[in-house]
Amino acid sequence: MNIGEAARASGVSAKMLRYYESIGLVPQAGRTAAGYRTYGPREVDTLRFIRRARDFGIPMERVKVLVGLWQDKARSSREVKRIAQQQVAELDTRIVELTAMRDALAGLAEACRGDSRPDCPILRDLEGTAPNPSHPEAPQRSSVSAARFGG
Amino acid sequence: MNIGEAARASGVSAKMLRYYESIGLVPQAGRTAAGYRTYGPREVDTLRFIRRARDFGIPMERVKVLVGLWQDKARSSREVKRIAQQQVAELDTRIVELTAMRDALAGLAEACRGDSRPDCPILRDLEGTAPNPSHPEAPQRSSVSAARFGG
DNA sequence: CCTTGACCTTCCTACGGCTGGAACCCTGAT
DNA sequence: ATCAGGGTTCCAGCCGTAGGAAGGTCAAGG
Repeated sequence: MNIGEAARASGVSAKMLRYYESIGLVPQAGRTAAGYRTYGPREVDTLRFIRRARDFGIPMERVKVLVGLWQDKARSSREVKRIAQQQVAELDTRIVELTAMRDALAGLAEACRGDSRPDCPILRDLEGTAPNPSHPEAPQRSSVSAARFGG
Repeated sequence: MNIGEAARASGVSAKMLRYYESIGLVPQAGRTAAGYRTYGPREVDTLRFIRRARDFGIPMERVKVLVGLWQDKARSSREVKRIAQQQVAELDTRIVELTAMRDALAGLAEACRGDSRPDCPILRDLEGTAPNPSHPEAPQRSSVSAARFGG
């Protein structure tokens, strides 16, 4: 199997495949005499595993650990469960943050008439008139959340 | 006000301030004879506006439009509302995706005993045994979601 | 044999939204 | 004169992925 076939079989693009190898997420693939990478069903299984883990929103670093555990037939399930639960907790945090943003923004949008007049509570809120003029130079965190998207 | 003072007053770091200027999100600041950037309360208000918009998870491109609308005293509120609603819709999509991931992963974690034995439904699910061996080379999307985090 | 076209190889670039650092200049106080 | 703590520029990196250029390889057909 060359890289294209492995990509189609695993759902991981050839581009990503080379990338995963470069960062050491998967071991270096074998090579033909001409330098083509070669893959077997074993490698494809690993790649499919990785892709599914990524689909769960599990970051690369954690995926790396999981792949190791997965390949270790004698591992205990304790560690795997711990990682999964940690991931669930982080997803929860993220969901709470996004929901707070959503609700705040939706509330503002609802209060906005949305007609040809300039008055708009959305913009008024975003202006965020300083509530404590005694410390005007102190950075103030948003009423919503300090979390940025790209994090 | 120099850049450091403006940063403290607005909650936007000096680094970001220069960055925002470089990408044209804010106009070029005035300069002293020595080349220092200078800011007034007007600019600080704009920066605070931007920071709050970012806290709502609004991406730069949209923030750029909002800043323009905000500074245009004669704008209609229609456009502002539209942008806010679009943002709410995108947040909703994201929340749904993350929630699906969370629930799927939480379900697996619950089914995992988490003891010293190696058996673990989490890993078994991530393996994702191919259901249609007649087309083994067709990429299969996850049962959860095709969405990646970093988008 | 030669061409075609699909594939492979490497390396470089970009994205968004920052953050950090190097190397240097300016300001205000001691 | 010296020093800390600003400021200035530019350059590089993060993450995970996508796109492309330039060139080597493979299998088929004329």
